[in-house]
This record gives sequence, structure tokens and C-alpha cells, in this order.
Amino acid sequence: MTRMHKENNLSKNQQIIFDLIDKSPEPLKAYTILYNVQKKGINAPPQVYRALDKLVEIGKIHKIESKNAFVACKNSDCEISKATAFSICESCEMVDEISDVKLSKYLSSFNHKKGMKFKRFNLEFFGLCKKCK
Amino acid sequence: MTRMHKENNLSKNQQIIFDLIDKSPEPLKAYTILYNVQKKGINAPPQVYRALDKLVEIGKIHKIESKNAFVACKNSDCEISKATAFSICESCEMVDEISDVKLSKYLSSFNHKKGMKFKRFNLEFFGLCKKCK
DNA sequence: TACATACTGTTATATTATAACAATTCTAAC
DNA sequence: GTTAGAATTGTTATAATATAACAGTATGTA
Ligand SMILES: [Zn+2]
Ligand SMILES: [Zn+2]
Ligand SMILES: [Zn+2]
Ligand SMILES: [Zn+2]
Repeated sequence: MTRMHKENNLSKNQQIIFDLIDKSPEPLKAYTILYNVQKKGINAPPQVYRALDKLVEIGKIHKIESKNAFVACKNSDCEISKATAFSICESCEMVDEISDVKLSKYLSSFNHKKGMKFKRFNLEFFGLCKKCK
Repeated sequence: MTRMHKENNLSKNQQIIFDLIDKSPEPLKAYTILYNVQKKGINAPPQVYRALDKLVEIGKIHKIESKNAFVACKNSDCEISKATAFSICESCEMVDEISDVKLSKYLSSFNHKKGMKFKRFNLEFFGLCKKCK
């Protein structure tokens, strides 16, 4: 008798997977997530990927494309994942979501010369974090 | 008796694969590349991935992270792939490299509050191109 | 209740990428 | 030209990431 977690609109699997990602200090990969939720009855890749897809869609998590890994959204601002920016340490792999209103506004209003109107962007910065440099 | 193509520093496999990507109007995936160069004697994934890695490293091509696909660099500016920006149509999958000096300068000089100094960035914009909207 | 929609469970498979190792070719220095 | 190191190549196998397809269950609304 699985019950939806209506208080926040997440289903059972979505909530389990979101909680795991949200608690993690670093981005999690899909199969790492799978191994960690098997004790909770989530047994197969499609269950993980479906929850991830939905969580990305509603903006609760973001995918770090260069790492095929997922982080919880730390910004109430970046609604439904339309404007994401991350700083990524090339040494320790730390990922931090950038919340910079000026940057976000600058990019959101950027228009391509060739007449394309953008609906969404993703920006990934790479360097060395404080600890690693 | 394979001979290096010293005129541009690319090895035989690198040149074959670069030429294919450079001629393509759209981003190419690694296995699409593989199928297309088998007639030229490149038979296995590692041969393709090694050439791709090198071409990315020297800035002749870029990887579109959100698509796991590769495009030739159209900018003489973005040396050794340190500052890349693309516009991607979500309908027809067209990808265009953005060459905008102001954007590039703005992002290159952007510094994270948390004390991280960036060496590189990749920006991907999504929307509908002229044809598709 | 009955229906539509979203979510779940499951098996199999497709796609993307790398490990490991032996051989060859290139470059620069001797 | 010989030699040694670095880069590149060829090859087999396998790892890692992601989706197709289908049957079943739960939920919200009428
Ligand atoms: Zn966010
Ligand atoms: Zn670090
Ligand atoms: Zn470029
Ligand atoms: Zn289009």
C-alpha cells in the first residue's frame, strides 16, 4: 500500500532518491544511487533513471553533464532547472551550485545573433577549489 | 608506413576523424564516427576515443556534453577549449558554436564568491532555432 | 464505481567509454 | 644512422551509463 508523499509532491521512489542526493556532499552517479537504495527496494536502473528524470524536470535536482552525476538544487531561484551554473574542482571533484543573480540575469537575457531565443542554459566552470589550489 | 601529417600536427587517425567531424553539419557521436571510419581502417572504439580526446585537448573539436557528441571548432578564438559556448535547438538538434567576445570576456573574468579561480568553462544554451520556432 | 494519469517492477538490451597490453611510428639527441 | 623516449596505433575484452518494452499498481477525479 504505497502512499504518495503529497506534502511535497514526490512519490516514494522519488523521495528516497532525492533524500539520498540531498544528503550527499558530492554529486552522485545513477549506479551509485542504485547501489545505495537497493536496501529500500529499488532494484533496477529504470527505477532510478525515472526518478532522476522527474526530479530534474521539477528542478529538485540538476544533472552535472560533464560528470554524468546529480546534485540537489540549493537555490530556490533556479526554478524548474532553466538557468543552472556550477563550479567544479578538477582536482577533488567538488561541485558547487552558483547562485549569482547578475550572472543569471546576464545569461537569461543573452540572445544569439542568429535569431535563436533561449529558454534554458547550463553553465559549468572548471578550476581548482580553495583547498586544492 | 604510416606517416604523420605534420603540416597540422595531426596523426593519421586524428586527421581522418577530424575531417569527418569538420565536414558534418551536425554533432557526431563516437559510435557514429566509428561506423563511418571503418572503411579507413579504424576498427575499434579506443581508436576513436583516443583521437577524440586528443582533438578536444588541442581545441580542434569540442564535446557537447548534453549530447555526448562532437563538433569541430569554428572559432579561432577559443584556444585549447578553455571557453566554449553553444546554442542547441531542442527540436532539430542543431548545434551552433557561439562566438561572442563580450560573453566570453564576461565569463572568463567571472569569479566565484567562494574563492575559486576558474580556468575553463562550458556553456550550453537551449531553445528553438529560427527554422523550428 | 469507473476512468485517466502517474508511478512501479522487471527483464532485456542499447549506448557510451575505458582497461590492458603488444606493436609500431615519430622525434630529437647522440 | 643509431638509439631511446614519447606518442600513436591495433586489438580484445569489459565497464559504465542509459533506455525499450511490457505488465501491473496506486492515485486523483468524477
Ligand atoms: Zn538549482
Ligand atoms: Zn578541490
Ligand atoms: Zn571553438
Ligand atoms: Zn531547430
